[in-house]
Amino acid sequence: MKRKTTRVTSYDVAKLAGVSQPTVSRAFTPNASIAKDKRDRVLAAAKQLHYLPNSIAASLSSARSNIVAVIVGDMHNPFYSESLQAFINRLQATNRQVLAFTVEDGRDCDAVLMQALRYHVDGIVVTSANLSSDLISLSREVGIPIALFNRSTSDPTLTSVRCDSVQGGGLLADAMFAAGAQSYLIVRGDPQGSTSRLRVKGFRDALASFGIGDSAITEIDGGSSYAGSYRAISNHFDSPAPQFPDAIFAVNDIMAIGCIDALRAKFNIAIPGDIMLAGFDGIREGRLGPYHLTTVRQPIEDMVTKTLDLLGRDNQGEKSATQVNCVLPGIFIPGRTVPGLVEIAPDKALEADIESISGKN
Amino acid sequence: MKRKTTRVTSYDVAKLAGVSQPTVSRAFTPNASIAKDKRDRVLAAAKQLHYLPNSIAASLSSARSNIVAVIVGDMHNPFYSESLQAFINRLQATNRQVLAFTVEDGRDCDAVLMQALRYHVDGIVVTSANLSSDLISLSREVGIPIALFNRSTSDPTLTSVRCDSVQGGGLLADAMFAAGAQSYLIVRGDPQGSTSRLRVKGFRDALASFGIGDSAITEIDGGSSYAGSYRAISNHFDSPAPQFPDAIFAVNDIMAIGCIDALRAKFNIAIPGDIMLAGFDGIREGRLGPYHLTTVRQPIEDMVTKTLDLLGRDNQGEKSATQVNCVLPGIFIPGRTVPGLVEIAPDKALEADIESISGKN
DNA sequence: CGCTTGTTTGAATACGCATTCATATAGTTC
DNA sequence: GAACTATATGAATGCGTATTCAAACAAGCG
Repeated sequence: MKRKTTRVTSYDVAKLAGVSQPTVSRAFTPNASIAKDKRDRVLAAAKQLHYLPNSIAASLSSARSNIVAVIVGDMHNPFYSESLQAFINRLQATNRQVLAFTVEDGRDCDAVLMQALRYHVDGIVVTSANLSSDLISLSREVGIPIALFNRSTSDPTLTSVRCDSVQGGGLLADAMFAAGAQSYLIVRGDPQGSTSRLRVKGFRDALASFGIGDSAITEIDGGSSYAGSYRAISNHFDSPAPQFPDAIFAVNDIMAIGCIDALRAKFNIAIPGDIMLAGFDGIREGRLGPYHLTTVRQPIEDMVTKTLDLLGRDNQGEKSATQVNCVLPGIFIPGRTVPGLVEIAPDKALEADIESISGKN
Repeated sequence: MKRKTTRVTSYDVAKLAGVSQPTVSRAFTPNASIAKDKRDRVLAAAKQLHYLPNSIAASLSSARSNIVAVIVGDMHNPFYSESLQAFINRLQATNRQVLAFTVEDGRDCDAVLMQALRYHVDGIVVTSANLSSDLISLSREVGIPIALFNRSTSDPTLTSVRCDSVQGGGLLADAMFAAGAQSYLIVRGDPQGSTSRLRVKGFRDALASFGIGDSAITEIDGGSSYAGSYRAISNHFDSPAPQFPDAIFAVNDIMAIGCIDALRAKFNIAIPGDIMLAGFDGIREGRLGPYHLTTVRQPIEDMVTKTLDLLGRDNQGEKSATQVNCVLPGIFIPGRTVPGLVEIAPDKALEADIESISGKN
């Protein structure tokens, strides 16, 4: 005997409350024109029947789904999983839902983006992934706004929000030069992405302004991952006559951590004793005891807020041509991998670090 | 001049292809009864018009949304963010979408669950969060299956998938006892959750079988987080005459890492030289160079597969009373925080560790 | 050839809500 | 009390697809 799960609809509630279906709809709509007593009556009836408004149906008839798609490229980099987390929190707080997608390393996210478009989401956030221009124009055609997060635009007509890589790179160069570094090793990231390139540019520009010439700077390819930079460092110092720098700049934290692990485990190099080192991003892992990474933190919360803001504005349809490229400054975080930094109240800092990592089962 | 973004519908495609709307629908439905030439004609027309089937509308009329909600309780514990990642990957591979939610620490997830129910998702996965029995019965009423992930059931009628905490705890006790530990310190987790309790039980039971009495075992409360266990360890060893154990068992990896950082930074205690230590979960952070944590890994992939399997089965409606409590065994991972373990090919292991952490920008 | 079985197809409809529009009621003003 | 304005309400309709259902058609068989 299969019980047909007939769902409770707004009509059922309407009947019980002695009103029409639209009235039920209005009772659940903020700022709707409805008398207080009716609303109460409807809500009571709804509660009695365990009525749950069907958001899918609402989406269909109102043409807004209250869903935002977030496409995350590299879930292995904690920065992006932290970002996803921030998006979920922020959207949830504003009564919207997150449709989460991931994209395999390197592969473009067209298929995934297509899925998102099919659900007629209110907007799409793309993080660390490559999208084809076909899909971009398709999304325009369909009227679903896209925003790039921490990704500068190959297509400048796309809305994007990111951290100022050039400025951030400069901050780190400042700190290292001030700490006395005369020779530098740069561990690059993804050669495709502009992020790595800009960070390196900012870093080198600042060094140049201090009179550090190219001959004092070496660059190696770190593959943009923990494993990649671990290997890159290993290869570098295993080579016959390796350059032995005063300072290392890894273009992101997860790579910086890979460098530290390799330097310590394979070459017994002390940090910052033998070599000073810095990363970029401000991920939680960087604040763990063994690292205490000096880095530049991307203002994730602000970036997320800004991204959703732009996405929403686009959505208002006022002028959908309003593409904005928003760049927020990075925040210098003094750690213990660059010597001589005045840590802000060491004890407090540690305490703060501990809290910031947190984690509860 | 506001251009009305009139979307391309199946009717438009039908007209262009010279068929009826249902035929268009069938063209996009696998195994549908449709002639090959018609399907081709429809698909061609669809491509020409940039037609994207509206999944929202499909959900409404077919009563299946192809969306699974995943509610994550503690995003600060990397185990759960890894789990979310695994769910996203798995569901995406089977052409389903993930509606992702987070729940504040400790708060029950009723509000969030309600949101999920409203979207008439095909199923809901709840991870590390407390749900009220009201909501459970509501979900039953609405016919949306719920599965608990890594959470044993207070309500035994709920489907759940978890790792065998008792067995896993036993494995760690085996290893530590074999390494010569005679006295133990246990850092407990969330007193509400059964996970911590069961892991401790398995650990103590095994010790008891080796003749280790209660007098040789101390338990302290680690608050279930990095910060909590860091402080717990600090307080313990700061006390006037602290018990100085041979071994420490932290009920999860993130706590174990907190313990290690505190022991090293504040008490200059070497691991495993002075004290051996183990965690539980198998998170990526545990494999970083400075830790190399000995632990028990939860088989996330299998657990995810199993969870979705059960969720789907429930969905078939055959017998929705088929609640299953699935328990998968944990896998012992020898690390360097318990001495004397035969690491499986040290070089290979390191290499594998490096790869497993990865991360690409 | 008449009949059955099986495959395609289109007309009609359901899905559950939001929205438009016209009507009805209450509230104001002179 | 007439003439308005503001507010509440319900009837009707639309959103874009999947799913009956019955009709049309082809094929197989005695």
